[in-house]
Amino acid sequence: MGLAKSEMFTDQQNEIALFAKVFGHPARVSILQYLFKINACVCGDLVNEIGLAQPTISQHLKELRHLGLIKGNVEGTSVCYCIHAENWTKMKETMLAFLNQDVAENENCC
Amino acid sequence: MGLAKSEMFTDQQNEIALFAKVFGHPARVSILQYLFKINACVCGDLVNEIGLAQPTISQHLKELRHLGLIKGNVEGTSVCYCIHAENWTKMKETMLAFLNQDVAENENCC
DNA sequence: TTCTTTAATCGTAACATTGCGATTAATTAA
DNA sequence: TTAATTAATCGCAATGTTACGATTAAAGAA
Repeated sequence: MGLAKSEMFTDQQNEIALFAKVFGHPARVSILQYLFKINACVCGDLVNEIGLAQPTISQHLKELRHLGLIKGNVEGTSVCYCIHAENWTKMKETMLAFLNQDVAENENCC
Repeated sequence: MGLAKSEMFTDQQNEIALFAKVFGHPARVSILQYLFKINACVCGDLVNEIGLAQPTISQHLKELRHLGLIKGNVEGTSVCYCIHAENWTKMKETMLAFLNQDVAENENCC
Protein backbone atom coordinates (compact mmCIF):
# COMPACT_ATOMS: atom_id res chain seq x y z
CA MET A 1 0.00 0.00 0.00
CA GLY A 2 2.97 2.32 0.34
CA LEU A 3 1.77 3.51 3.71
CA ALA A 4 3.95 3.07 6.76
CA LYS A 5 1.95 1.64 9.64
CA SER A 6 3.31 4.13 12.14
CA GLU A 7 0.85 3.12 14.88
CA MET A 8 2.64 -0.17 15.34
CA PHE A 9 5.98 1.42 16.15
CA THR A 10 7.20 3.48 19.07
CA ASP A 11 7.32 7.28 18.95
CA GLN A 12 11.07 7.07 19.08
CA GLN A 13 11.23 4.70 16.12
CA ASN A 14 8.92 6.93 14.10
CA GLU A 15 10.96 9.99 15.00
CA ILE A 16 14.21 8.36 13.90
CA ALA A 17 12.58 7.31 10.64
CA LEU A 18 11.27 10.83 10.01
CA PHE A 19 14.66 12.43 10.51
CA ALA A 20 16.37 9.76 8.44
CA LYS A 21 13.88 10.20 5.64
CA VAL A 22 14.71 13.85 5.24
CA PHE A 23 18.40 12.96 4.95
CA GLY A 24 17.49 10.30 2.43
CA HIS A 25 17.94 12.57 -0.56
CA PRO A 26 21.33 13.91 -1.66
CA ALA A 27 19.89 17.32 -2.52
CA ARG A 28 18.83 17.85 1.09
CA VAL A 29 22.16 16.55 2.36
CA SER A 30 23.84 18.99 0.00
CA ILE A 31 21.69 21.92 1.13
CA LEU A 32 22.46 21.24 4.78
CA GLN A 33 26.19 20.84 4.18
CA TYR A 34 26.22 24.12 2.29
CA LEU A 35 24.42 25.94 5.09
CA PHE A 36 26.95 24.57 7.57
CA LYS A 37 29.89 25.51 5.34
CA ILE A 38 28.71 29.06 4.80
CA ASN A 39 27.78 29.38 8.47
CA ALA A 40 25.42 32.24 7.78
CA CYS A 41 22.06 32.91 6.29
CA VAL A 42 22.00 32.00 2.64
CA CYS A 43 19.81 34.36 0.68
CA GLY A 44 18.86 33.05 -2.70
CA ASP A 45 21.91 31.45 -4.24
CA LEU A 46 20.93 27.91 -3.28
CA VAL A 47 19.46 27.25 -6.72
CA ASN A 48 22.78 28.07 -8.42
CA GLU A 49 24.68 26.15 -5.77
CA ILE A 50 22.78 22.86 -5.89
CA GLY A 51 21.81 22.62 -9.54
CA LEU A 52 18.13 21.77 -9.45
CA ALA A 53 15.23 23.91 -10.61
CA GLN A 54 13.90 26.60 -8.32
CA PRO A 55 10.58 24.87 -7.48
CA THR A 56 12.49 21.68 -6.64
CA ILE A 57 14.86 23.42 -4.25
CA SER A 58 11.94 25.26 -2.71
CA GLN A 59 10.23 21.93 -2.04
CA HIS A 60 13.33 20.44 -0.40
CA LEU A 61 13.72 23.56 1.75
CA LYS A 62 10.10 23.22 2.81
CA GLU A 63 10.68 19.70 4.08
CA LEU A 64 13.76 20.74 6.01
CA ARG A 65 11.87 23.68 7.47
CA HIS A 66 8.85 21.60 8.47
CA LEU A 67 11.11 19.25 10.37
CA GLY A 68 12.60 22.29 12.07
CA LEU A 69 16.15 21.72 10.90
CA ILE A 70 16.43 25.07 9.12
CA LYS A 71 14.77 28.42 9.51
CA GLY A 72 13.95 30.99 6.85
CA ASN A 73 13.73 34.74 7.29
CA VAL A 74 12.12 36.97 4.70
CA GLU A 75 14.57 39.67 3.69
CA GLY A 76 13.10 41.92 1.04
CA THR A 77 12.26 39.85 -2.00
CA SER A 78 14.51 37.01 -0.99
CA VAL A 79 14.33 34.50 1.85
CA CYS A 80 17.38 33.73 3.94
CA TYR A 81 17.90 30.24 5.25
CA CYS A 82 20.15 28.92 7.95
CA ILE A 83 20.52 25.92 10.24
CA HIS A 84 18.24 25.85 13.29
CA ALA A 85 21.08 25.11 15.71
CA GLU A 86 18.93 24.14 18.69
CA ASN A 87 16.76 21.72 16.74
CA TRP A 88 19.76 20.30 14.95
CA THR A 89 21.30 19.43 18.31
CA LYS A 90 18.10 17.76 19.46
CA MET A 91 17.86 15.75 16.26
CA LYS A 92 21.49 14.78 16.62
CA GLU A 93 20.91 13.36 20.07
CA THR A 94 18.07 11.19 18.82
CA MET A 95 20.06 9.90 15.88
CA LEU A 96 23.24 9.34 17.87
CA ALA A 97 21.40 7.22 20.41
CA PHE A 98 20.33 5.02 17.56
CA LEU A 99 23.63 4.92 15.67
CA ASN A 100 25.79 4.43 18.74
CA GLN A 101 24.21 1.10 19.54
CA ASP A 102 26.97 -1.44 19.48
CA VAL A 103 27.25 -5.18 19.33
CA ALA A 104 28.88 -6.66 22.41
CA GLU A 105 32.08 -8.61 21.95
CA ASN A 106 30.61 -12.06 22.67
CA GLU A 107 29.48 -12.87 19.18
CA ASN A 108 26.84 -15.54 19.68
CA CYS A 109 26.25 -15.54 15.98
CA CYS A 110 25.87 -18.58 13.78
CA MET B 1 10.17 12.61 -12.16
CA GLY B 2 10.77 10.89 -8.85
CA LEU B 3 14.34 10.07 -9.80
CA ALA B 4 17.15 11.46 -7.72
CA LYS B 5 19.80 12.98 -9.96
CA SER B 6 22.67 11.31 -8.17
CA GLU B 7 25.25 12.34 -10.78
CA MET B 8 25.06 15.94 -9.65
CA PHE B 9 26.04 15.16 -6.04
CA THR B 10 29.24 13.92 -4.48
CA ASP B 11 29.80 10.25 -3.66
CA GLN B 12 29.76 11.16 0.00
CA GLN B 13 26.41 12.93 -0.30
CA ASN B 14 24.91 9.99 -2.15
CA GLU B 15 26.28 7.55 0.42
CA ILE B 16 24.79 9.51 3.32
CA ALA B 17 21.46 9.63 1.51
CA LEU B 18 21.52 5.87 0.88
CA PHE B 19 22.17 5.03 4.51
CA ALA B 20 19.60 7.54 5.69
CA LYS B 21 17.03 6.15 3.30
CA VAL B 22 17.27 2.69 4.81
CA PHE B 23 16.68 4.18 8.27
CA GLY B 24 13.74 6.11 6.86
CA HIS B 25 11.19 3.47 7.74
CA PRO B 26 10.24 2.57 11.32
CA ALA B 27 10.07 -1.15 10.52
CA ARG B 28 13.75 -1.19 9.59
CA VAL B 29 14.64 0.91 12.63
CA SER B 30 12.70 -1.57 14.72
CA ILE B 31 14.42 -4.59 13.16
CA LEU B 32 17.86 -3.11 13.79
CA GLN B 33 17.06 -2.17 17.38
CA TYR B 34 15.78 -5.68 18.01
CA LEU B 35 18.94 -7.25 16.59
CA PHE B 36 21.04 -5.01 18.83
CA LYS B 37 18.92 -5.80 21.88
CA ILE B 38 19.07 -9.55 21.37
CA ASN B 39 22.76 -9.35 20.53
CA ALA B 40 22.68 -12.68 18.74
CA CYS B 41 21.46 -14.21 15.56
CA VAL B 42 17.72 -14.02 15.33
CA CYS B 43 16.29 -17.04 13.61
CA GLY B 44 12.75 -16.57 12.46
CA ASP B 45 10.86 -14.72 15.15
CA LEU B 46 11.19 -11.33 13.51
CA VAL B 47 7.76 -11.60 11.94
CA ASN B 48 6.12 -12.09 15.34
CA GLU B 49 8.30 -9.40 16.86
CA ILE B 50 7.66 -6.60 14.37
CA GLY B 51 4.06 -7.21 13.37
CA LEU B 52 4.14 -7.03 9.61
CA ALA B 53 3.48 -9.83 7.15
CA GLN B 54 6.27 -12.24 6.33
CA PRO B 55 6.91 -11.00 2.76
CA THR B 56 7.08 -7.43 4.05
CA ILE B 57 9.67 -8.27 6.70
CA SER B 58 11.62 -10.28 4.16
CA GLN B 59 11.71 -7.26 1.88
CA HIS B 60 12.95 -4.95 4.64
CA LEU B 61 15.62 -7.50 5.61
CA LYS B 62 16.74 -7.63 1.99
CA GLU B 63 17.32 -3.89 1.92
CA LEU B 64 19.29 -3.98 5.15
CA ARG B 65 21.33 -6.90 3.84
CA HIS B 66 22.04 -5.25 0.49
CA LEU B 67 23.40 -2.21 2.27
CA GLY B 68 25.58 -4.58 4.29
CA LEU B 69 24.20 -3.60 7.70
CA ILE B 70 23.04 -7.10 8.58
CA LYS B 71 24.09 -10.59 7.56
CA GLY B 72 21.98 -13.72 7.22
CA ASN B 73 23.10 -17.29 7.71
CA VAL B 74 21.01 -20.21 6.54
CA GLU B 75 20.42 -22.56 9.45
CA GLY B 76 18.28 -25.49 8.41
CA THR B 77 14.92 -24.21 7.23
CA SER B 78 15.36 -20.87 8.90
CA VAL B 79 17.68 -17.94 8.25
CA CYS B 80 19.48 -16.26 11.10
CA TYR B 81 20.11 -12.56 10.98
CA CYS B 82 22.45 -10.36 12.95
CA ILE B 83 24.15 -6.98 12.75
CA HIS B 84 27.20 -6.78 10.52
CA ALA B 85 29.36 -5.10 13.17
CA GLU B 86 32.18 -4.01 10.88
CA ASN B 87 29.91 -2.41 8.30
CA TRP B 88 27.77 -0.82 10.98
CA THR B 89 30.86 0.92 12.32
CA LYS B 90 31.81 2.17 8.87
CA MET B 91 28.31 3.47 8.27
CA LYS B 92 28.37 5.14 11.67
CA GLU B 93 31.52 7.05 10.83
CA THR B 94 30.00 8.38 7.63
CA MET B 95 26.80 9.45 9.34
CA LEU B 96 28.54 10.93 12.37
CA ALA B 97 30.73 13.11 10.17
CA PHE B 98 27.54 14.52 8.71
CA LEU B 99 25.57 14.85 11.95
CA ASN B 100 28.42 16.29 13.97
CA GLN B 101 28.64 19.38 11.82
CA ASP B 102 28.02 22.33 14.04
CA VAL B 103 27.21 25.95 13.65
CA ALA B 104 29.90 28.24 15.00
CA GLU B 105 28.96 30.59 17.79
CA ASN B 106 29.09 33.80 15.76
CA GLU B 107 25.58 33.73 14.43
CA ASN B 108 25.69 35.92 11.35
CA CYS B 109 22.08 35.16 10.75
CA CYS B 110 19.38 37.61 9.77
C1' DT C 1 8.89 -40.15 -1.06
C1' DT C 2 5.53 -37.11 0.99
C1' DC C 3 4.51 -33.68 4.47
C1' DT C 4 5.86 -29.77 7.08
C1' DT C 5 8.28 -25.67 7.98
C1' DT C 6 10.50 -21.50 6.80
C1' DA C 7 11.94 -17.71 3.97
C1' DA C 8 12.40 -15.71 -0.67
C1' DT C 9 10.23 -14.14 -4.69
C1' DC C 10 6.36 -12.72 -7.76
C1' DG C 11 2.70 -9.76 -8.86
C1' DT C 12 0.06 -6.05 -7.95
C1' DA C 13 -2.57 -2.33 -5.61
C1' DA C 14 -2.18 1.80 -2.97
C1' DC C 15 0.38 5.46 -1.92
C1' DA C 16 4.62 8.64 -1.71
C1' DT C 17 8.45 11.20 -3.77
C1' DT C 18 10.79 13.85 -7.12
C1' DG C 19 11.29 17.26 -10.68
C1' DC C 20 9.91 21.05 -13.18
C1' DG C 21 7.03 24.28 -16.27
C1' DA C 22 3.62 27.54 -15.36
C1' DT C 23 1.61 30.49 -12.31
C1' DT C 24 0.97 33.24 -8.26
C1' DA C 25 2.28 36.24 -4.32
C1' DA C 26 5.06 39.53 -2.23
C1' DT C 27 8.40 42.96 -2.19
C1' DT C 28 11.42 46.50 -4.19
C1' DA C 29 12.79 49.69 -7.94
C1' DA C 30 11.69 52.90 -11.42
C1' DT D 1 1.40 52.86 -10.82
C1' DT D 2 4.11 49.62 -13.56
C1' DA D 3 8.02 46.66 -14.14
C1' DA D 4 11.35 43.61 -12.16
C1' DT D 5 12.85 40.27 -8.85
C1' DT D 6 12.44 36.39 -5.93
C1' DA D 7 10.37 32.45 -3.79
C1' DA D 8 6.18 29.70 -2.96
C1' DT D 9 2.60 27.07 -4.83
C1' DC D 10 -0.02 24.42 -8.40
C1' DG D 11 -0.48 20.66 -11.44
C1' DC D 12 1.15 16.84 -13.41
C1' DA D 13 4.16 13.09 -15.26
C1' DA D 14 7.55 9.77 -14.08
C1' DT D 15 9.36 6.96 -10.79
C1' DG D 16 9.93 4.78 -6.18
C1' DT D 17 8.15 2.56 -1.89
C1' DT D 18 5.34 -0.30 0.93
C1' DA D 19 2.35 -4.06 1.99
C1' DC D 20 0.70 -8.49 1.36
C1' DG D 21 -1.70 -12.69 -0.87
C1' DA D 22 -0.08 -16.30 -3.61
C1' DT D 23 3.50 -19.01 -5.03
C1' DT D 24 7.98 -21.05 -5.11
C1' DA D 25 12.33 -23.00 -3.21
C1' DA D 26 14.92 -25.38 0.09
C1' DA D 27 15.67 -28.05 4.02
C1' DG D 28 14.32 -31.34 7.60
C1' DA D 29 10.89 -34.79 9.57
C1' DA D 30 7.96 -38.67 9.10
